[in-house]
Amino acid sequence: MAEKSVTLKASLQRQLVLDILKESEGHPTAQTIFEEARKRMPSISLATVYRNLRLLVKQGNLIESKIGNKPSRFETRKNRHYHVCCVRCGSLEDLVLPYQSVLDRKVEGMVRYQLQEHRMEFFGICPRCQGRSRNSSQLGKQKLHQPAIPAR
Amino acid sequence: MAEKSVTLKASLQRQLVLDILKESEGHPTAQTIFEEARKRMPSISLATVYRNLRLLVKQGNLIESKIGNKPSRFETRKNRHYHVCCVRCGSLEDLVLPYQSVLDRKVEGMVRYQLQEHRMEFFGICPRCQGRSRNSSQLGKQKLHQPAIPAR
DNA sequence: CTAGTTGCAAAGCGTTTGCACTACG
DNA sequence: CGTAGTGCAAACGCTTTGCAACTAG
Repeated sequence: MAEKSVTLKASLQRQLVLDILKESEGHPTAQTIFEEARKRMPSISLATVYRNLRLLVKQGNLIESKIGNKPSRFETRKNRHYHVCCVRCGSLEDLVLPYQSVLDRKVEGMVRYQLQEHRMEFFGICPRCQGRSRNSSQLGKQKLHQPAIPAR
Repeated sequence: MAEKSVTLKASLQRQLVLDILKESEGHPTAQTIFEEARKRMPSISLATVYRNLRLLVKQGNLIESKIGNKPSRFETRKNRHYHVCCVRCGSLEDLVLPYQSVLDRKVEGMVRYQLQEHRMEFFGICPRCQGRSRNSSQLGKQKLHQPAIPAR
């Protein structure tokens, strides 16, 4: 629902991508969505998933969150919200902290930008990763370089 | 100054990268830094610039901001601050809005993460781009797909 | 000496695109 | 029917890496 402005035919693969996102609890990547999609439609291609994700984002049906050099994560558009991101394992979770429109107003008063919105991510160590000792990452190979918050 | 925890020898190229960042007004990309660096040391390689940037970020001397699929932008570590990003041209600017530590405390109360910090970027149209009509991007080719904030 | 560093070229990864074909409206 | 959408494979942009030759400590 809510197709507008753009053309947008209703292809099976587009619907499939959307369905998967709607069912999904978390914030899957294109790759993850692709893997799920091909279970139900083996012929679907990764390119198609990417194309549809991009369209759906452009339309406003989805929101895309890219943290550092990790692959983008997608979710269906709900109310504006923020995310917490684990600097160890990269997992992403929604926060219930309400959108701070005050901040938009403040910033509007300090720059000449035509402000649209802001995005905010909190970084920390998730409960699961807190268990593991400081240095043992989940998969042996942790390269949290970019997204890692300044280590001091 | 402030070498610690890691090994870190003082190579000329590392110093050069750091110097360039210190002199820089804006938020240069690795490529831009590389171009400036090779003016002063023609033999320096892009890989070295990337390697040093990564190290310096890991140490905490630099902070790295990646918005969407655009190349990372770097700056020397100052006080914590936020950025405004133009959704048309991608330019990035510092904001003087003080770090909202209240938010960290709030979030700490709502999740079991070991919180470190948050990052926030404001999106809008910069003064320069406001001049240009809605659809004429600065270089003919605007593909603001990922970083573009949901268009509605 | 020897572990960190460099330049080069090649590889890697996520994402996009050109093309010929298919299918929605 | 015409145009948007698809699958495939190749290309892309940014970043990383293997390697052999250095170099700072």
